[in-house]
Amino acid sequence: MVTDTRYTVRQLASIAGVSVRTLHHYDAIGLLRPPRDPSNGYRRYDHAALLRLQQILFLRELGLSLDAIRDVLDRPDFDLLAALEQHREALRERQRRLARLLDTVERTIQHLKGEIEMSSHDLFAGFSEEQQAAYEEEAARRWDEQTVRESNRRWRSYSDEKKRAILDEGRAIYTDLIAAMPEGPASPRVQDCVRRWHEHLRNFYEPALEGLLGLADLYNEDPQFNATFVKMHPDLAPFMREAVKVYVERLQGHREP
Amino acid sequence: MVTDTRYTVRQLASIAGVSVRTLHHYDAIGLLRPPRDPSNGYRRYDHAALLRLQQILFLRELGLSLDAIRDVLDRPDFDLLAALEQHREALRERQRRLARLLDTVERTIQHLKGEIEMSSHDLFAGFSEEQQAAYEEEAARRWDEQTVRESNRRWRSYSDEKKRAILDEGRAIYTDLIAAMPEGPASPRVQDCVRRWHEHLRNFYEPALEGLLGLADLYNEDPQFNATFVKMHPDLAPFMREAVKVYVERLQGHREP
DNA sequence: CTAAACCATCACGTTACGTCAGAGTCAAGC
DNA sequence: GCTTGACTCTGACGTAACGTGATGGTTTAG
Repeated sequence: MVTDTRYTVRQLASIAGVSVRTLHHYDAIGLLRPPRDPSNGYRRYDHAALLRLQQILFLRELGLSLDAIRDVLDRPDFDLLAALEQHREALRERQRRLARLLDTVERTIQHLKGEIEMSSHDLFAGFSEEQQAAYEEEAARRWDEQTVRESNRRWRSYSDEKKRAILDEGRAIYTDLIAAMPEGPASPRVQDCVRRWHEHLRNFYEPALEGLLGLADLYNEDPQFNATFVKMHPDLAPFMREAVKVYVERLQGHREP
Repeated sequence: MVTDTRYTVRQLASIAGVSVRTLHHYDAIGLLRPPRDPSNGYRRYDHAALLRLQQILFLRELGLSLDAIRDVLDRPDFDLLAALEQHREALRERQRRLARLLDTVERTIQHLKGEIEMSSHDLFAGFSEEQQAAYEEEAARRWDEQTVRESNRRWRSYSDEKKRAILDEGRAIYTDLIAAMPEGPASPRVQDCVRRWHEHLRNFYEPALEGLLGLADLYNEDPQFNATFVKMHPDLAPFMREAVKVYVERLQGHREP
């Protein structure tokens, strides 16, 4: 009395929780080749095939490619451990990359939210007016209403006179900053400009210290912002990053010496 | 005097640090379509194209698909923030998944290292002898030499008599365990078996408490191990997981009440 | 004027299958 | 014996974002 359970494709597929197509595929690439019924060409899987399939799925869960899985299962020297160790490194690298990505995305989101104001008031030179109008309208509708409303309220609370003054001040800061560039990012004149820039931002929202760094980064990384800065001066964006870095470090030094 | 710098594909490609093929591709999918020179059909990129390309690459860096990038750039309602927030969630999910994967891989590696011994002595029922021999030979060559040598030294230090006794004890433990299963995983009889199992493992290496849990998991997850356990009793592997969990919790309770 | 370098358009390869399409096969009910 | 529905088979195309030639026309430096 021999145990000779045989499964059809569909049976094995439902047992293992994969699609029939997947089994066809594994057959086609030589990963799991069942014998055929000579009379009709049907695939007949046996219990050993089920076990092998489970191994395949286990290794696939670990993220190995089907090629690698075939090597692992078919080579008698069974390089599983080495393969896994190599794979672990790849996973770690992907994780590091993901972390960096998330960080950048996160910062971009934060500053995009802050810069609903920023881009429209501080940096509107980079956008056409129609773009600007549509942009703002959409923004007010879509984004976290409290934040936006708070932020907009502050801006709207200013008189037209003051609005104009603020925008003029913004332009003046960048003009002065460019003029002071030859003296170096840590020079008193430049640092005074950065201080004014920091004050200036508070007309729109309350920036955190680290936020300043991220913002300066964004000026360099985001082509839209970067284009605006390049128009003013080709080296302005990287220069600001340096200057803001010095500025923030000094302020943090004061808070926790 | 108009600034009308024009770039050929190769020029733009080298400026932006992408391949010519990539620009062809972006043209083909309508992401970046430059006007053509009517005389020869060459692509002529202008400065605006360069800026747009930089935007594309920035968003690509964030992991957005080219489809999504096209939507972001071509729709005037500029859904970038919403897209990024959605994308952030996807990234977080991928990160969670990666973390789980790494965890499993890590545990598998650890136990595979421990189970160079385990699988050959404790669980060799699941392997053919030739497989076993090749496996061990490879293992000794490939894996961290100190660990393996230490581990092997311990095993070799035993007399043949003791070796046989250890293997017999291993089989006896599982037999007793299966017999005690009806009394439940927390029952004294079962817990005594687990204690014996724990002792038994120390014949091969020095297992950490958490390692026991991972090992019991592996008995369930890895089809090779699982197959061995199913042969002994279909419910043995999941049952052991429960029993080991109780065992470890009680021991930890003693150490830090 | 020629050869190198550059341009163009197909078009197939990559991963791990999904998704039809067309045709043969099997078991069951009438 | 025949129809019907469920199942099987083998192609073959589609996916994302290009890489990698193949083939042929164009520009440019010497």
